[in-house]
Amino acid sequence: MTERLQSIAISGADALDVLRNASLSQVVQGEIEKIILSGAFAPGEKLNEKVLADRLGVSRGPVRESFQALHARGLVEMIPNRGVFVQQITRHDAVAIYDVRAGLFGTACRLLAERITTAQIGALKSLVAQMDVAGSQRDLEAYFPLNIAFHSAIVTGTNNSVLADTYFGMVRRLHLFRARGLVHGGGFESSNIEHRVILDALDVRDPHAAFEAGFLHVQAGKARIVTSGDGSPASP
Amino acid sequence: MTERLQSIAISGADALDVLRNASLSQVVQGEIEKIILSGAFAPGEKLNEKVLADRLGVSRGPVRESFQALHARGLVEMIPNRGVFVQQITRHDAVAIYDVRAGLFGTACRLLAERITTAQIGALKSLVAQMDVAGSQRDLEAYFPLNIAFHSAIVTGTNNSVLADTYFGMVRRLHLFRARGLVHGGGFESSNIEHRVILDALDVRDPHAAFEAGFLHVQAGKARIVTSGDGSPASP
DNA sequence: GTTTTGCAAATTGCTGACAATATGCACGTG
DNA sequence: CACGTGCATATTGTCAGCAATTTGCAAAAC
Repeated sequence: MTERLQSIAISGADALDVLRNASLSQVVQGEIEKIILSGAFAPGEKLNEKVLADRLGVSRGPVRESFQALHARGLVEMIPNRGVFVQQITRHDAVAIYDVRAGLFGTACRLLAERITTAQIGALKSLVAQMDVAGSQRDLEAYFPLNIAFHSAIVTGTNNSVLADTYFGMVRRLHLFRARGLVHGGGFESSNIEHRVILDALDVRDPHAAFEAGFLHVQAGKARIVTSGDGSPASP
Repeated sequence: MTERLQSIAISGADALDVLRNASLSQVVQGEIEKIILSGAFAPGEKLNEKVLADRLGVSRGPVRESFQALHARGLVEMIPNRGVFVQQITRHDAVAIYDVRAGLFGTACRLLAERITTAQIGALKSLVAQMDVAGSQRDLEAYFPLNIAFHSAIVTGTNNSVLADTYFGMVRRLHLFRARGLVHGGGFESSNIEHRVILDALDVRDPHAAFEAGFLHVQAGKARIVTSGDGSPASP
């Protein structure tokens, strides 16, 4: 058992404690997910059961179980008797996912507008202010985590875990598209203006305006990928 | 192989063709899902691997794989070393799911408003008219499938499979709550009035009004379950 | 030269068996 | 009589192995 845990600890340090609360399949699933989202496997690439099992130091059983979960989450594609492949996200798919993400984020804004506390408003204001600074300095490294924190604060602030899980699931799936390098950081100057519109709607607790602002903000992000490359692997 | 297929054909007739395109795990998953949603297993009830495997005529492997997929879809709960249980939906959970469903349905209405064809509008008008008839006759048996068709037409009409899958996933999860018999058909008179509001917004292709109408329509459905019983198994 | 055929290797799908953990119950103890 | 202890049973978690399918490649046929 000790040797197995060691071999699992390829990418995690606290694997020992993890296994007390999660089955090996769950750990394996997390590892494979990390590998996929890290971009180590390109979309459309095949995931060999045995290779993954050996790499993680487990047998094929847990790996196969993980595949089912990852498939249900839209991260891999399964073809009977052929194998499992990293889900390919076409531009059409990305647009569809973006639309859902926009609807979910708008919904989060709307729900939050009805229950937001002054403390939450303050936290969001702080984030927007920090993004203003990072934006004026063209500091993408600083802007990115703040941007994520802003969105996360809104989504998790609704206290609706189903909404949060679904939303982050869409974000994860979009990572498969981002892995192609089509989503660049461009346009983050206008992005914070939109953040302010959202914040204003939340500040006055206007659900209607909050949805609209949140929805359009994500749609603006979608517009960027739509106008960029076609998402195909290097057309000649 | 023949005997296995026969034993699978417990609830399905065309299992032979199915196995050509789907793995045994997928078939087993569908069967277990049917069993769960049929209410044969109560929420919170344990799903014994061996019992299910024997019942479906397969070994535990495919059953365990199915559990992972069902867990990812929010239909079962998994506790390490303890087992798998039918997901329990508290009233709080149901409210959360309803809010997400409302957001998704509103989003579907909004997206559809921008691209709806006259043929689609005609089909929706027909459904609303039929529901008017069924409603005036208090014919719940006729009203229900029409109601589902109306919602499905809107959601699938967006041509966004991600949106549709996510929406129907929420509906499925709500079935776990419905199984307790808390959602009664009451209020279906006002329901069709709301349908008409949605239809009007789609007819004039007003995305803003369409979202609002769709969102509030589902929220009205949520209000019914909130005001009904508390969702606990028989309080004394 | 291109296509088709046939075999060998690799891979998937599934099953049965073994180790680890949890459960239930009888028993003893305070 | 309540409560904890220890063992037998049941169940879960994982693994190794076998059948079925696919894949890759070489040889033959056109």
